[in-house]
Amino acid sequence: MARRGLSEFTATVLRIIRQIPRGQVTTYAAVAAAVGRPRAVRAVGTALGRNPHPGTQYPCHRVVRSDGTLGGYALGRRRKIAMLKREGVEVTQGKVQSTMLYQFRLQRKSQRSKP
DNA sequence: TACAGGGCCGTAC
DNA sequence: CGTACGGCCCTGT
Repeated sequence: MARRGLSEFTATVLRIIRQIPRGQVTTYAAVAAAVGRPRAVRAVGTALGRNPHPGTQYPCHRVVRSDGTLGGYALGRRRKIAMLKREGVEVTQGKVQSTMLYQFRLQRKSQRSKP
């Protein structure tokens, strides 16, 4: 356990999302990959849901779905949208722009090109 | 130990 | 462009 009774997986997830810069977002899949469990995307959602301090220390609101839709949030989706916009992340039609996606440095060289 | 549920993903149609 | 499925993983009863 790296942090207060949380499993290592959860602790790692929280540690990972902490490095997402303000004004940018990433995906559940990207976080899962960064943790080393590329197939554990659902578990990532569960881990974020166990976030002890949403919005401050752990910016779980900066994690969205692969298709750009926001996904869920412990404090409500509406709240998530507000926080993202306040950080400068453009949210239109309930989606974020693909150009705002943050890529973890520990990931492979493969880049996601815009469609 | 077993099971249900969840902030999901990628593929099919 | 939208809905439907199956799969994969962790947590809390």
